[in-house]
Amino acid sequence: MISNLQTRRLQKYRMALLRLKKMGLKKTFSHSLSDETGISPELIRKDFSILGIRGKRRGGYEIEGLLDELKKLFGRVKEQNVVLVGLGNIGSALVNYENYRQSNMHLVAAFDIDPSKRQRKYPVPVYTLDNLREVVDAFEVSVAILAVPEFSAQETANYLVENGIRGILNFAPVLLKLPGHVLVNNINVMIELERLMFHLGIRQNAELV
Amino acid sequence: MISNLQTRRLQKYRMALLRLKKMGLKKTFSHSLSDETGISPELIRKDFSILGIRGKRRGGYEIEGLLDELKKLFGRVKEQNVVLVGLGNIGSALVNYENYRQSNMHLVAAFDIDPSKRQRKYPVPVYTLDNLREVVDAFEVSVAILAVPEFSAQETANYLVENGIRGILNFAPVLLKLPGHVLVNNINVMIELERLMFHLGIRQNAELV
DNA sequence: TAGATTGTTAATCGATTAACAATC
DNA sequence: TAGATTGTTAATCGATTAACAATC
Repeated sequence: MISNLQTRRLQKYRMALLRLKKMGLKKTFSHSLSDETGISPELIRKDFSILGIRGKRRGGYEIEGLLDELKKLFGRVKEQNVVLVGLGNIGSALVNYENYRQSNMHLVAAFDIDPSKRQRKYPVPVYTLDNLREVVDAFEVSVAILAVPEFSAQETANYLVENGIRGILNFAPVLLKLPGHVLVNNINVMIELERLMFHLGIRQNAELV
Repeated sequence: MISNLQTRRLQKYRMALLRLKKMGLKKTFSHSLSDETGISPELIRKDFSILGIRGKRRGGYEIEGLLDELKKLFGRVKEQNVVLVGLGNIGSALVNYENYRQSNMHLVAAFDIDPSKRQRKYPVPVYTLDNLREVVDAFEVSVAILAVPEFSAQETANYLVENGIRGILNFAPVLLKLPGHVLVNNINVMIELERLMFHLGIRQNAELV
């Protein structure tokens, strides 16, 4: 059983390891990874140990081996298809994003209620939501990126779930209420900025920190 | 002392409360907020209790009062100015974002190495990074949104810190190494999608969940 | 009053750190 | 060998839940 906290750490390790690999290194140590990630060496060793990843006493860990193990966890066998819903500011940015491939994902379609969006040149086909089911079935999509305005987010999310979506990356500033089997991951720029300022002590009641 | 976990919960309460207020409600109960947020009623009461927020036994909590207390924590006395660095896909989306005001923030300027970006019509002035210090000083900026490409993210972040930035909302897929006093908050779409898929069980070793 | 809800204390659970033996 | 590093067990710390008295 891997907790959400541990998952986040594993993702950090992977980013750090990819960087070290790119720098030409072949092996690394728990304290080096600690430098890279800010996670304590003990916790790093414990995480690896739980996953059954062995290092060499005195010799550290092989970067390639670690990456293989992490890939077994995060890398999917099949390329996973995702869809994007909402072509406003953020949606348009995400449709032009080029990093899907390297995470073994593929953005197969975008959706918008405004049919005029179909005119513009986007790197993926654009439909209205009427075609969602079709696309979900054809491409076995289970994850959607939701980037519609606040007022229509809940309604659109319901519609996504009704049509087979099980995971939503939600950019709308709304707490979505959905059936328990649906996983939602919120990305909210304002909330992140607010928390950053809060922890910087930029506020009235500084003594509460 | 308020932990990061607790801060996140408080932000969720605020979102839920704003929604309930908009629906015309005047008071609420720990179990209603639990329905909205997915956080247990006991923990909600404990959080409020720690902040010194009192409800009425049997009568619940006043929404307006709760929002006032949360505003004392998250709402800043002065409007906080932020800057945006990098006008690529995501940067361009964020510069057109309209939600800063309602979080009592103000995006005062954007920066890009490419001077041709200055031509385009953006709602804020666009400079090259040479002007950063000037803007930081003039507008007392301590937080920056970093949306530059991966390869220049570390270098740009260093430059931001050298010029007075203490908090960075980082959209580049890089683990930034910065002095301890600098706070970094990462937003990485691919990482979030990967974790979503991981927890949905979309992977090879399903038995490890 | 009876019932519902808060608020607090104690108990539990989970995550991290400390300590240190194993060993390369 | 001596020194460095892993890997594991025990200890600590922190967060959440359970229990229940207080009280509206």
